[in-house]
Amino acid sequence: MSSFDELVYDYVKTIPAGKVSTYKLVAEAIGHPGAVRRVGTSLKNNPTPIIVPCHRVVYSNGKVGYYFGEKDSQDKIKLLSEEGIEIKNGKIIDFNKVMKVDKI
DNA sequence: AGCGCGGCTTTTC
DNA sequence: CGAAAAGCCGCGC
Repeated sequence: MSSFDELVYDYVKTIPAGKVSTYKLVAEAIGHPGAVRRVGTSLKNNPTPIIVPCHRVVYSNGKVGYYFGEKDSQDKIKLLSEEGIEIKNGKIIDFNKVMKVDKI
């Protein structure tokens, strides 16, 4: 219980619609500040893509990053834009909405 | 017990 | 501003 992946899913599940977080923040929030790479891997292993809004997790530099093994996935971009996050050239514009997620 | 891998991050040119 | 390289962490085999 409470394995790395579990922590990641648990945290990402708390990300509200219209908001977005970064892999790094997630890693820090779950208590593994340096395992940011691992976070991505966990999200890839995401057993419940619907429950775990892995599309609300993006790069720290504003890039949307990957989604289902696809970089700059239009699905991810579309989903985010539908939720209120504007993306341009695969980069997030509303960085104000980013990193505004409360810690778990 | 050891090695490689991955939806990242940050710095520098 | 855009691209490239190196560093890091936990998990699986």
